[in-house]
Amino acid sequence: MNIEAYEKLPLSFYLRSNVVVIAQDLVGKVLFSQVNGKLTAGTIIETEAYDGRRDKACHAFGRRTERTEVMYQKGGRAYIYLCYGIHHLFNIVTNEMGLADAVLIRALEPIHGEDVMESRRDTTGVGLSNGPGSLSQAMGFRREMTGASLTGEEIWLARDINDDESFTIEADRRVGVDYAKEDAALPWRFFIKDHPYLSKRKQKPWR
DNA sequence: TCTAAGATGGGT
DNA sequence: CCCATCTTAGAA
Repeated sequence: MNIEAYEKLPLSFYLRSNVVVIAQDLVGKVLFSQVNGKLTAGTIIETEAYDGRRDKACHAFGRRTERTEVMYQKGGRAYIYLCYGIHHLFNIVTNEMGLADAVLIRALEPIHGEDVMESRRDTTGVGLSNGPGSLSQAMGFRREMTGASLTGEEIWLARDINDDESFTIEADRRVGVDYAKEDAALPWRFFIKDHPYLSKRKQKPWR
């Protein structure tokens, strides 16, 4: 990989006020990690926006607790939490201090360190990173990394200076947030149309 | 204290 | 459909 071809996203990218716009902008960007000296990277294929002020699906909605505190901090840091007692899910905190927004990364296409990802995941192919829990394991993310700066040396994002981003982005409802009632219908999931690394949706048995 | 539910993934 | 696995938030 030619590291010269990537330009790290500046802090200002994360401090913008509209988390839905940021979630769209993140599709096609590249997520890097350097964990235990191992460099891994992947192109972001699928994201979801969570708005702490008007969205019942957001963990920070109506609550400021030990777990959600990082989302209330200034944007540009990681929020990684344990889901179902098993999976570490990676989120990007956005917006200014006090405004608790975040973007969940749901799928990546690996572009560097596939061998490292395979050893962490014990599988190959799309299963390496076609879901939020899978990609976090492939990248070496753990819940203890919550608060890590995304402009630092352990986890960061960049744009490929040679990529014209000529893909088609689709929007649809978010996955697994039915508990948020009417907010579950918000079209705040963004993804590259027909991409092989998209997370799999559990098909409804009656359709 | 107690406990239901959860931004999933892998298997049957 | 079933289950692993354990934290978290809210109730009692």
